[in-house]
Amino acid sequence: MRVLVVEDEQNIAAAVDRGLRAEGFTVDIAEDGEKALGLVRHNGYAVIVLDLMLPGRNGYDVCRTLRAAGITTPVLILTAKDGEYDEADALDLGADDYLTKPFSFVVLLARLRALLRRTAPQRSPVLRAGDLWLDPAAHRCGRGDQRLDLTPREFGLLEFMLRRPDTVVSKTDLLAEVWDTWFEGDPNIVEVYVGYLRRKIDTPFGRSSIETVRGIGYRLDAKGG
Amino acid sequence: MRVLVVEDEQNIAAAVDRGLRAEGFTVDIAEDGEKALGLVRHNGYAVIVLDLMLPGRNGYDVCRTLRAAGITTPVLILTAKDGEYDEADALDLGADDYLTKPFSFVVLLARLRALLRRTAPQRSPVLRAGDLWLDPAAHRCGRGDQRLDLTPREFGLLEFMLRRPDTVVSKTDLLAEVWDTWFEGDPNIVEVYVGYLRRKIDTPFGRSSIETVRGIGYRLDAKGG
DNA sequence: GAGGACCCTGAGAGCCCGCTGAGAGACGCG
DNA sequence: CGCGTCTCTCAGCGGGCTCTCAGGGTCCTC
Repeated sequence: MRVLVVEDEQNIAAAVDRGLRAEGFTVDIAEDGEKALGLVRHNGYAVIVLDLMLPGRNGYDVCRTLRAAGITTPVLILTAKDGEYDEADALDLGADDYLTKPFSFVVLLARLRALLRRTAPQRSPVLRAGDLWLDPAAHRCGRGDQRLDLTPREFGLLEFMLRRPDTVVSKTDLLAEVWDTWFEGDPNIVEVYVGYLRRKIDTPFGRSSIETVRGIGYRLDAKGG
Repeated sequence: MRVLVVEDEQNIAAAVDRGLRAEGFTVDIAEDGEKALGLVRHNGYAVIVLDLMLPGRNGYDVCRTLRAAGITTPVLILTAKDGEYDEADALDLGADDYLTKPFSFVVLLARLRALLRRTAPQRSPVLRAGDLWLDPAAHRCGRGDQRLDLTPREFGLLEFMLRRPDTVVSKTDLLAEVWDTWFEGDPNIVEVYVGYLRRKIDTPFGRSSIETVRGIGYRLDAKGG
Protein backbone atom coordinates (compact mmCIF):
# COMPACT_ATOMS: atom_id res chain seq x y z
CA MET A 1 0.00 0.00 0.00
CA ARG A 2 1.91 2.96 -1.35
CA VAL A 3 1.25 6.53 -0.24
CA LEU A 4 2.64 9.79 -1.58
CA VAL A 5 2.93 12.65 0.91
CA VAL A 6 3.42 16.09 -0.61
CA GLU A 7 4.52 18.40 2.16
CA ASP A 8 7.31 20.93 2.42
CA GLU A 9 7.42 21.34 6.18
CA GLN A 10 10.10 18.91 7.24
CA ASN A 11 8.76 18.06 10.66
CA ILE A 12 5.22 17.39 9.50
CA ALA A 13 6.46 15.31 6.59
CA ALA A 14 8.71 13.32 8.87
CA ALA A 15 5.99 12.71 11.41
CA VAL A 16 3.47 11.55 8.83
CA ASP A 17 6.13 9.45 7.16
CA ARG A 18 7.00 7.69 10.39
CA GLY A 19 3.43 7.18 11.42
CA LEU A 20 2.28 5.73 8.12
CA ARG A 21 5.27 3.43 7.89
CA ALA A 22 4.48 2.13 11.34
CA GLU A 23 1.02 1.32 10.02
CA GLY A 24 2.50 -0.70 7.22
CA PHE A 25 2.29 1.76 4.36
CA THR A 26 5.12 2.41 1.98
CA VAL A 27 5.68 6.16 1.93
CA ASP A 28 7.26 8.53 -0.56
CA ILE A 29 7.76 12.18 0.30
CA ALA A 30 7.78 15.05 -2.19
CA GLU A 31 8.62 18.50 -0.96
CA ASP A 32 7.18 20.42 -3.85
CA GLY A 33 4.61 20.13 -6.61
CA GLU A 34 7.04 19.40 -9.41
CA LYS A 35 8.55 16.46 -7.62
CA ALA A 36 5.11 15.20 -6.70
CA LEU A 37 3.96 15.17 -10.31
CA GLY A 38 7.14 13.45 -11.36
CA LEU A 39 6.67 10.73 -8.78
CA VAL A 40 3.04 10.16 -9.62
CA ARG A 41 3.91 9.71 -13.25
CA HIS A 42 6.34 6.92 -12.46
CA ASN A 43 4.75 5.19 -9.50
CA GLY A 44 1.33 3.92 -8.69
CA TYR A 45 -0.01 5.26 -5.42
CA ALA A 46 -3.02 4.04 -3.50
CA VAL A 47 -3.60 7.54 -2.18
CA ILE A 48 -1.96 10.97 -2.16
CA VAL A 49 -1.74 13.32 0.83
CA LEU A 50 -1.34 16.83 -0.52
CA ASP A 51 -0.49 20.03 1.31
CA LEU A 52 -1.94 23.14 -0.33
CA MET A 53 0.82 25.54 0.68
CA LEU A 54 3.83 24.51 -1.33
CA PRO A 55 6.78 26.33 -2.81
CA GLY A 56 6.39 26.71 -6.58
CA ARG A 57 3.28 24.96 -7.85
CA ASN A 58 0.75 24.91 -5.07
CA GLY A 59 -1.53 22.05 -4.13
CA TYR A 60 -4.44 23.31 -6.20
CA ASP A 61 -2.30 23.32 -9.24
CA VAL A 62 -0.96 19.85 -8.58
CA CYS A 63 -4.42 18.45 -8.00
CA ARG A 64 -5.84 20.03 -11.13
CA THR A 65 -2.93 18.82 -13.22
CA LEU A 66 -3.37 15.29 -11.95
CA ARG A 67 -7.04 15.19 -12.75
CA ALA A 68 -6.48 16.78 -16.13
CA ALA A 69 -4.02 13.99 -16.86
CA GLY A 70 -6.72 11.47 -16.08
CA ILE A 71 -5.13 10.26 -12.88
CA THR A 72 -7.88 9.24 -10.50
CA THR A 73 -5.79 8.33 -7.48
CA PRO A 74 -7.65 9.57 -4.41
CA VAL A 75 -6.27 12.81 -3.00
CA LEU A 76 -6.53 14.03 0.57
CA ILE A 77 -5.86 17.74 0.91
CA LEU A 78 -4.19 19.37 3.91
CA THR A 79 -5.23 23.01 4.41
CA ALA A 80 -4.20 25.64 6.91
CA LYS A 81 -7.03 26.74 9.14
CA ASP A 82 -6.71 30.45 8.36
CA GLY A 83 -8.73 29.82 5.27
CA GLU A 84 -7.10 31.59 2.41
CA TYR A 85 -8.39 28.63 0.49
CA ASP A 86 -11.40 26.75 1.66
CA GLU A 87 -12.28 23.15 1.35
CA ALA A 88 -15.06 23.76 -1.12
CA ASP A 89 -12.53 24.83 -3.71
CA ALA A 90 -10.41 21.81 -2.95
CA LEU A 91 -13.24 19.40 -3.53
CA ASP A 92 -14.15 21.22 -6.73
CA LEU A 93 -10.69 20.64 -8.03
CA GLY A 94 -10.92 16.93 -7.69
CA ALA A 95 -9.74 16.24 -4.16
CA ASP A 96 -11.54 13.45 -2.36
CA ASP A 97 -11.23 14.62 1.21
CA TYR A 98 -9.57 17.38 3.18
CA LEU A 99 -8.16 17.99 6.63
CA THR A 100 -7.33 21.31 8.29
CA LYS A 101 -4.05 21.86 10.03
CA PRO A 102 -3.25 21.26 12.75
CA PHE A 103 -4.56 17.72 12.60
CA SER A 104 -4.06 14.66 14.71
CA PHE A 105 -2.33 11.72 13.16
CA VAL A 106 -5.07 9.27 14.11
CA VAL A 107 -7.61 11.38 12.29
CA LEU A 108 -5.42 11.48 9.22
CA LEU A 109 -5.07 7.73 9.39
CA ALA A 110 -8.80 7.23 9.77
CA ARG A 111 -9.53 9.46 6.79
CA LEU A 112 -6.95 7.68 4.67
CA ARG A 113 -8.42 4.32 5.56
CA ALA A 114 -11.90 5.58 4.76
CA LEU A 115 -10.67 6.90 1.42
CA LEU A 116 -9.02 3.63 0.59
CA ARG A 117 -12.13 1.71 1.53
CA ARG A 118 -14.31 4.00 -0.50
CA THR A 119 -12.20 4.09 -3.63
CA ALA A 120 -11.10 0.48 -3.54
CA PRO A 121 -14.18 -1.47 -2.58
CA GLN A 122 -12.44 -4.47 -4.07
CA ARG A 123 -10.91 -5.94 -0.96
CA SER A 124 -7.80 -7.85 -1.78
CA PRO A 125 -8.12 -11.57 -1.36
CA VAL A 126 -5.94 -13.52 1.00
CA LEU A 127 -2.52 -14.45 -0.35
CA ARG A 128 -1.49 -18.06 0.01
CA ALA A 129 1.47 -20.34 -0.44
CA GLY A 130 0.60 -23.77 0.80
CA ASP A 131 -0.64 -23.38 4.36
CA LEU A 132 1.09 -20.03 4.69
CA TRP A 133 -1.42 -17.20 4.38
CA LEU A 134 -1.49 -13.44 4.62
CA ASP A 135 -4.45 -11.09 4.59
CA PRO A 136 -3.27 -7.67 3.41
CA ALA A 137 -6.50 -5.92 4.34
CA ALA A 138 -6.74 -7.28 7.86
CA HIS A 139 -2.98 -7.13 8.22
CA ARG A 140 -2.67 -10.60 9.57
CA CYS A 141 -0.94 -13.76 8.59
CA GLY A 142 -0.34 -17.27 9.76
CA ARG A 143 0.64 -20.81 8.98
CA GLY A 144 -2.34 -23.13 9.05
CA ASP A 145 -4.32 -22.33 12.20
CA GLN A 146 -1.25 -20.87 13.82
CA ARG A 147 -1.21 -17.07 13.75
CA LEU A 148 2.12 -15.39 13.12
CA ASP A 149 3.20 -12.21 14.80
CA LEU A 150 5.27 -10.13 12.40
CA THR A 151 6.65 -6.63 12.64
CA PRO A 152 5.53 -4.15 9.96
CA ARG A 153 8.71 -4.58 7.98
CA GLU A 154 8.58 -8.33 8.12
CA PHE A 155 4.95 -8.21 7.06
CA GLY A 156 5.74 -6.01 4.09
CA LEU A 157 8.51 -8.30 3.01
CA LEU A 158 6.37 -11.40 3.23
CA GLU A 159 3.48 -9.74 1.43
CA PHE A 160 5.71 -8.69 -1.42
CA MET A 161 7.11 -12.15 -1.85
CA LEU A 162 3.70 -13.80 -1.56
CA ARG A 163 2.57 -11.73 -4.51
CA ARG A 164 5.29 -13.29 -6.59
CA PRO A 165 5.38 -16.93 -5.60
CA ASP A 166 7.93 -19.13 -7.33
CA THR A 167 9.62 -16.07 -8.76
CA VAL A 168 13.06 -14.90 -7.87
CA VAL A 169 12.98 -11.38 -6.49
CA SER A 170 16.22 -9.47 -6.37
CA LYS A 171 17.43 -7.64 -3.33
CA THR A 172 17.30 -4.45 -5.34
CA ASP A 173 13.60 -4.97 -6.04
CA LEU A 174 12.95 -5.72 -2.41
CA LEU A 175 14.82 -2.64 -1.27
CA ALA A 176 12.91 -0.46 -3.69
CA GLU A 177 9.47 -1.88 -2.98
CA VAL A 178 9.53 -2.90 0.66
CA TRP A 179 11.93 -0.26 1.87
CA ASP A 180 12.30 2.88 -0.11
CA THR A 181 12.51 3.78 -3.76
CA TRP A 182 15.75 5.52 -3.12
CA PHE A 183 17.05 3.33 -0.41
CA GLU A 184 20.60 4.23 0.40
CA GLY A 185 21.86 2.10 3.16
CA ASP A 186 23.39 -1.25 3.67
CA PRO A 187 21.61 -3.69 1.33
CA ASN A 188 22.52 -6.31 3.90
CA ILE A 189 19.31 -5.26 5.62
CA VAL A 190 17.43 -7.56 3.26
CA GLU A 191 19.44 -10.56 4.36
CA VAL A 192 18.86 -9.62 7.96
CA TYR A 193 15.11 -9.41 7.52
CA VAL A 194 14.90 -12.56 5.45
CA GLY A 195 16.65 -14.14 8.38
CA TYR A 196 14.06 -12.78 10.80
CA LEU A 197 11.24 -14.00 8.58
CA ARG A 198 12.66 -17.47 8.24
CA ARG A 199 12.95 -17.73 11.99
CA LYS A 200 9.25 -16.93 12.30
CA ILE A 201 7.60 -18.61 9.35
CA ASP A 202 9.91 -21.53 8.64
CA THR A 203 12.16 -22.65 11.45
CA PRO A 204 9.39 -23.32 14.02
CA PHE A 205 7.57 -25.44 11.46
CA GLY A 206 10.56 -27.23 10.05
CA ARG A 207 9.89 -25.72 6.64
CA SER A 208 11.89 -23.70 4.18
CA SER A 209 9.57 -21.57 2.12
CA ILE A 210 12.13 -18.87 1.36
CA GLU A 211 14.98 -20.13 -0.75
CA THR A 212 18.16 -18.22 -1.35
CA VAL A 213 19.16 -17.94 -4.99
CA ARG A 214 22.79 -17.08 -4.70
CA GLY A 215 23.85 -14.01 -6.57
CA ILE A 216 20.28 -13.20 -7.58
CA GLY A 217 17.90 -12.91 -4.68
CA TYR A 218 15.20 -14.93 -2.97
CA ARG A 219 12.31 -17.11 -4.01
CA LEU A 220 9.22 -17.98 -2.03
CA ASP A 221 8.01 -21.48 -2.70
CA ALA A 222 4.41 -21.48 -3.89
CA LYS A 223 3.77 -24.62 -1.88
CA GLY A 224 4.94 -22.97 1.30
CA GLY A 225 8.09 -24.98 1.69
CA MET B 1 -13.78 -23.29 -15.55
CA ARG B 2 -15.63 -25.34 -12.94
CA VAL B 3 -17.23 -23.76 -9.89
CA LEU B 4 -18.80 -25.42 -6.86
CA VAL B 5 -21.57 -23.50 -5.14
CA VAL B 6 -22.46 -24.71 -1.64
CA GLU B 7 -25.77 -23.11 -0.72
CA ASP B 8 -28.94 -24.51 0.80
CA GLU B 9 -31.34 -21.72 -0.09
CA GLN B 10 -32.89 -22.87 -3.33
CA ASN B 11 -33.58 -19.49 -4.86
CA ILE B 12 -30.10 -18.11 -4.19
CA ALA B 13 -28.46 -21.27 -5.49
CA ALA B 14 -30.56 -21.17 -8.61
CA ALA B 15 -29.84 -17.51 -9.27
CA VAL B 16 -26.10 -17.94 -8.84
CA ASP B 17 -26.18 -21.08 -10.94
CA ARG B 18 -27.97 -19.33 -13.79
CA GLY B 19 -25.77 -16.27 -13.60
CA LEU B 20 -22.48 -18.13 -13.59
CA ARG B 21 -23.52 -20.42 -16.40
CA ALA B 22 -24.39 -17.38 -18.47
CA GLU B 23 -20.84 -16.20 -17.86
CA GLY B 24 -19.44 -19.41 -19.19
CA PHE B 25 -18.68 -21.28 -15.97
CA THR B 26 -19.55 -24.88 -15.35
CA VAL B 27 -21.49 -25.00 -12.10
CA ASP B 28 -22.16 -27.72 -9.55
CA ILE B 29 -24.50 -27.12 -6.63
CA ALA B 30 -24.27 -28.79 -3.23
CA GLU B 31 -26.96 -28.11 -0.68
CA ASP B 32 -25.03 -29.23 2.38
CA GLY B 33 -21.51 -29.70 3.66
CA GLU B 34 -21.37 -33.46 3.26
CA LYS B 35 -22.30 -33.32 -0.38
CA ALA B 36 -19.84 -30.50 -0.92
CA LEU B 37 -16.94 -32.51 0.47
CA GLY B 38 -17.93 -35.50 -1.58
CA LEU B 39 -18.01 -33.45 -4.76
CA VAL B 40 -14.69 -31.77 -4.07
CA ARG B 41 -13.02 -35.11 -3.54
CA HIS B 42 -14.04 -36.32 -6.96
CA ASN B 43 -13.90 -33.19 -9.06
CA GLY B 44 -11.37 -30.45 -9.56
CA TYR B 45 -12.84 -27.01 -9.04
CA ALA B 46 -11.30 -23.70 -10.00
CA VAL B 47 -13.06 -22.02 -7.10
CA ILE B 48 -15.64 -22.80 -4.40
CA VAL B 49 -18.45 -20.50 -3.26
CA LEU B 50 -19.38 -21.52 0.25
CA ASP B 51 -22.31 -20.42 2.39
CA LEU B 52 -21.58 -20.47 6.11
CA MET B 53 -25.11 -21.30 7.25
CA LEU B 54 -25.71 -24.84 6.16
CA PRO B 55 -27.69 -27.75 7.53
CA GLY B 56 -25.42 -30.35 9.11
CA ARG B 57 -21.75 -29.43 8.75
CA ASN B 58 -21.48 -25.69 8.50
CA GLY B 59 -19.27 -23.72 6.19
CA TYR B 60 -16.48 -23.33 8.72
CA ASP B 61 -16.26 -27.01 9.14
CA VAL B 62 -16.20 -27.64 5.42
CA CYS B 63 -13.49 -25.09 4.87
CA ARG B 64 -11.31 -26.42 7.65
CA THR B 65 -11.73 -29.97 6.45
CA LEU B 66 -10.72 -29.00 2.94
CA ARG B 67 -7.57 -27.25 4.06
CA ALA B 68 -6.67 -30.03 6.43
CA ALA B 69 -6.88 -32.39 3.48
CA GLY B 70 -4.38 -30.24 1.65
CA ILE B 71 -6.87 -28.92 -0.88
CA THR B 72 -5.88 -25.39 -1.79
CA THR B 73 -8.75 -24.54 -4.13
CA PRO B 74 -9.68 -20.91 -3.47
CA VAL B 75 -12.80 -20.50 -1.34
CA LEU B 76 -15.14 -17.53 -1.29
CA ILE B 77 -17.30 -17.41 1.82
CA LEU B 78 -20.86 -16.08 1.92
CA THR B 79 -21.85 -14.76 5.34
CA ALA B 80 -25.10 -13.37 6.66
CA LYS B 81 -24.77 -9.77 7.71
CA ASP B 82 -26.04 -10.37 11.24
CA GLY B 83 -22.58 -11.50 12.11
CA GLU B 84 -22.89 -14.61 14.19
CA TYR B 85 -19.62 -15.48 12.54
CA ASP B 86 -17.29 -12.82 11.38
CA GLU B 87 -15.06 -12.76 8.40
CA ALA B 88 -11.92 -12.71 10.49
CA ASP B 89 -12.52 -16.28 11.58
CA ALA B 90 -13.32 -17.29 8.04
CA LEU B 91 -10.00 -16.04 6.74
CA ASP B 92 -8.08 -17.82 9.48
CA LEU B 93 -9.72 -21.07 8.59
CA GLY B 94 -8.52 -20.93 5.07
CA ALA B 95 -11.05 -18.91 3.11
CA ASP B 96 -9.63 -16.57 0.51
CA ASP B 97 -12.33 -13.95 0.37
CA TYR B 98 -15.77 -13.32 1.75
CA LEU B 99 -19.00 -11.56 0.83
CA THR B 100 -21.86 -10.59 3.11
CA LYS B 101 -25.44 -11.31 2.16
CA PRO B 102 -27.29 -9.80 0.56
CA PHE B 103 -24.85 -9.36 -2.29
CA SER B 104 -25.18 -8.30 -5.87
CA PHE B 105 -24.35 -10.81 -8.52
CA VAL B 106 -21.94 -8.46 -10.28
CA VAL B 107 -19.92 -8.15 -7.13
CA LEU B 108 -19.81 -11.89 -6.68
CA LEU B 109 -18.64 -12.25 -10.24
CA ALA B 110 -15.96 -9.62 -9.82
CA ARG B 111 -14.63 -11.28 -6.68
CA LEU B 112 -14.59 -14.67 -8.34
CA ARG B 113 -12.69 -13.28 -11.28
CA ALA B 114 -10.19 -11.62 -8.95
CA LEU B 115 -9.66 -14.88 -7.11
CA LEU B 116 -9.16 -16.82 -10.30
CA ARG B 117 -6.80 -14.25 -11.68
CA ARG B 118 -4.67 -14.43 -8.59
CA THR B 119 -4.56 -18.16 -8.26
CA ALA B 120 -3.91 -18.69 -11.95
CA PRO B 121 -0.37 -19.91 -12.29
CA GLN B 122 1.67 -17.04 -13.59
CA ARG B 123 2.90 -18.26 -16.86
CA SER B 124 6.52 -17.48 -17.24
CA PRO B 125 8.06 -18.42 -20.53
CA VAL B 126 9.98 -21.60 -19.87
CA LEU B 127 12.86 -22.37 -22.20
CA ARG B 128 13.00 -25.92 -23.50
CA ALA B 129 15.22 -28.24 -25.46
CA GLY B 130 13.73 -31.69 -25.45
CA ASP B 131 13.20 -32.66 -21.82
CA LEU B 132 15.69 -30.06 -20.71
CA TRP B 133 13.93 -27.00 -19.30
CA LEU B 134 14.82 -23.73 -17.65
CA ASP B 135 12.52 -21.18 -16.03
CA PRO B 136 14.24 -17.79 -15.97
CA ALA B 137 11.69 -16.15 -13.66
CA ALA B 138 11.76 -18.87 -11.06
CA HIS B 139 15.41 -19.44 -11.73
CA ARG B 140 14.99 -23.15 -11.85
CA CYS B 141 15.91 -25.80 -14.35
CA GLY B 142 15.86 -29.51 -14.78
CA ARG B 143 15.78 -32.49 -17.07
CA GLY B 144 12.36 -34.11 -17.12
CA ASP B 145 11.18 -34.39 -13.52
CA GLN B 146 14.72 -34.23 -12.23
CA ARG B 147 15.66 -30.83 -10.86
CA LEU B 148 19.16 -29.60 -11.63
CA ASP B 149 21.19 -27.64 -9.19
CA LEU B 150 23.33 -25.13 -11.05
CA THR B 151 25.56 -22.35 -9.84
CA PRO B 152 24.74 -18.82 -11.06
CA ARG B 153 27.36 -18.91 -13.74
CA GLU B 154 26.30 -22.30 -14.99
CA PHE B 155 22.71 -21.15 -15.00
CA GLY B 156 23.57 -18.05 -17.00
CA LEU B 157 25.48 -20.09 -19.50
CA LEU B 158 22.69 -22.61 -19.99
CA GLU B 159 20.07 -19.90 -20.28
CA PHE B 160 22.06 -18.11 -22.94
CA MET B 161 22.46 -21.25 -24.99
CA LEU B 162 18.85 -22.29 -24.55
CA ARG B 163 17.83 -19.00 -26.11
CA ARG B 164 19.78 -19.96 -29.20
CA PRO B 165 19.08 -23.63 -29.73
CA ASP B 166 20.74 -25.30 -32.71
CA THR B 167 22.87 -22.22 -33.20
CA VAL B 168 26.60 -22.11 -32.83
CA VAL B 169 27.61 -19.54 -30.23
CA SER B 170 31.20 -18.41 -30.15
CA LYS B 171 33.25 -18.27 -27.03
CA THR B 172 33.64 -14.57 -27.57
CA ASP B 173 29.88 -14.13 -27.50
CA LEU B 174 29.61 -16.23 -24.40
CA LEU B 175 32.33 -14.30 -22.66
CA ALA B 176 30.69 -11.01 -23.55
CA GLU B 177 27.15 -12.05 -22.63
CA VAL B 178 27.47 -14.49 -19.78
CA TRP B 179 30.59 -13.04 -18.27
CA ASP B 180 31.43 -9.45 -18.89
CA THR B 181 31.25 -7.23 -21.93
CA TRP B 182 34.87 -6.40 -21.48
CA PHE B 183 36.02 -9.66 -20.13
CA GLU B 184 39.76 -9.79 -19.82
CA GLY B 185 40.89 -13.06 -18.48
CA ASP B 186 41.60 -16.52 -19.63
CA PRO B 187 38.98 -17.41 -22.30
CA ASN B 188 39.56 -20.98 -21.22
CA ILE B 189 36.98 -20.26 -18.54
CA VAL B 190 34.26 -21.01 -21.10
CA GLU B 191 35.60 -24.48 -21.70
CA VAL B 192 35.79 -25.05 -18.00
CA TYR B 193 32.18 -24.08 -17.47
CA VAL B 194 30.89 -25.98 -20.45
CA GLY B 195 32.61 -28.91 -18.84
CA TYR B 196 30.81 -28.29 -15.54
CA LEU B 197 27.49 -28.00 -17.35
CA ARG B 198 27.93 -31.20 -19.30
CA ARG B 199 28.70 -33.04 -16.11
CA LYS B 200 25.43 -31.85 -14.65
CA ILE B 201 22.97 -31.83 -17.53
CA ASP B 202 24.36 -34.53 -19.81
CA THR B 203 26.65 -37.09 -18.23
CA PRO B 204 24.22 -38.28 -15.52
CA PHE B 205 21.57 -38.82 -18.19
CA GLY B 206 23.81 -40.31 -20.85
CA ARG B 207 23.04 -37.42 -23.18
CA SER B 208 25.10 -34.91 -25.09
CA SER B 209 23.11 -31.74 -25.59
CA ILE B 210 26.10 -29.44 -25.89
CA GLU B 211 28.23 -30.11 -28.94
CA THR B 212 31.64 -28.65 -29.45
CA VAL B 213 32.11 -26.99 -32.82
CA ARG B 214 35.82 -26.98 -33.11
CA GLY B 215 37.39 -23.62 -33.79
CA ILE B 216 34.04 -21.82 -33.50
CA GLY B 217 32.22 -22.47 -30.29
CA TYR B 218 29.36 -24.58 -28.98
CA ARG B 219 25.88 -25.59 -30.08
CA LEU B 220 23.01 -26.71 -27.89
CA ASP B 221 20.85 -29.38 -29.49
CA ALA B 222 17.23 -28.27 -29.65
CA LYS B 223 16.12 -31.80 -28.89
CA GLY B 224 18.15 -31.87 -25.72
CA GLY B 225 20.71 -34.37 -26.91
C1' DG C 1 52.35 -39.78 -39.51
C1' DA C 2 54.16 -35.66 -37.50
C1' DG C 3 53.16 -31.38 -35.84
C1' DG C 4 50.35 -27.93 -34.10
C1' DA C 5 46.18 -25.86 -32.73
C1' DC C 6 42.45 -26.59 -30.04
C1' DC C 7 39.87 -28.53 -26.30
C1' DC C 8 39.07 -31.05 -21.86
C1' DT C 9 39.78 -31.76 -17.03
C1' DG C 10 41.60 -32.05 -12.26
C1' DA C 11 43.46 -29.54 -8.55
C1' DG C 12 43.66 -25.78 -5.81
C1' DA C 13 43.76 -20.81 -4.26
C1' DG C 14 41.25 -16.79 -3.34
C1' DC C 15 37.39 -14.37 -2.71
C1' DC C 16 32.76 -13.12 -2.82
C1' DC C 17 28.34 -13.82 -0.93
C1' DG C 18 25.07 -14.63 2.36
C1' DC C 19 24.13 -15.71 7.35
C1' DT C 20 24.24 -14.43 12.04
C1' DG C 21 24.93 -12.30 16.63
C1' DA C 22 25.66 -8.19 18.99
C1' DG C 23 24.47 -3.81 19.71
C1' DA C 24 23.15 1.16 18.90
C1' DG C 25 19.52 4.41 18.08
C1' DA C 26 14.68 5.85 17.71
C1' DC C 27 10.30 5.44 19.47
C1' DG C 28 6.29 4.30 22.35
C1' DC C 29 4.35 3.07 26.77
C1' DG C 30 3.62 2.64 31.46
C1' DC D 1 12.65 7.54 33.45
C1' DG D 2 13.11 2.68 32.61
C1' DC D 3 11.67 -0.95 29.73
C1' DG D 4 10.47 -3.23 25.49
C1' DT D 5 10.13 -3.18 20.51
C1' DC D 6 11.57 -2.39 16.05
C1' DT D 7 14.86 -1.04 12.63
C1' DC D 8 19.17 -0.90 10.99
C1' DT D 9 24.50 -1.23 11.09
C1' DC D 10 28.57 -3.70 11.50
C1' DA D 11 31.91 -7.22 11.57
C1' DG D 12 33.21 -12.01 11.51
C1' DC D 13 32.73 -16.47 9.71
C1' DG D 14 32.05 -20.25 6.75
C1' DG D 15 31.20 -22.34 2.52
C1' DG D 16 30.84 -22.63 -2.04
C1' DC D 17 31.66 -20.45 -6.38
C1' DT D 18 34.79 -18.57 -9.71
C1' DC D 19 38.79 -18.63 -11.97
C1' DT D 20 43.72 -19.93 -13.03
C1' DC D 21 46.95 -23.12 -14.49
C1' DA D 22 49.09 -26.94 -16.38
C1' DG D 23 49.08 -31.49 -18.32
C1' DG D 24 47.17 -34.54 -21.39
C1' DG D 25 43.94 -35.73 -25.05
C1' DT D 26 41.81 -34.98 -29.72
C1' DC D 27 41.31 -33.46 -34.21
C1' DC D 28 42.89 -31.26 -38.41
C1' DT D 29 46.38 -30.13 -41.79
C1' DC D 30 50.10 -30.87 -44.41
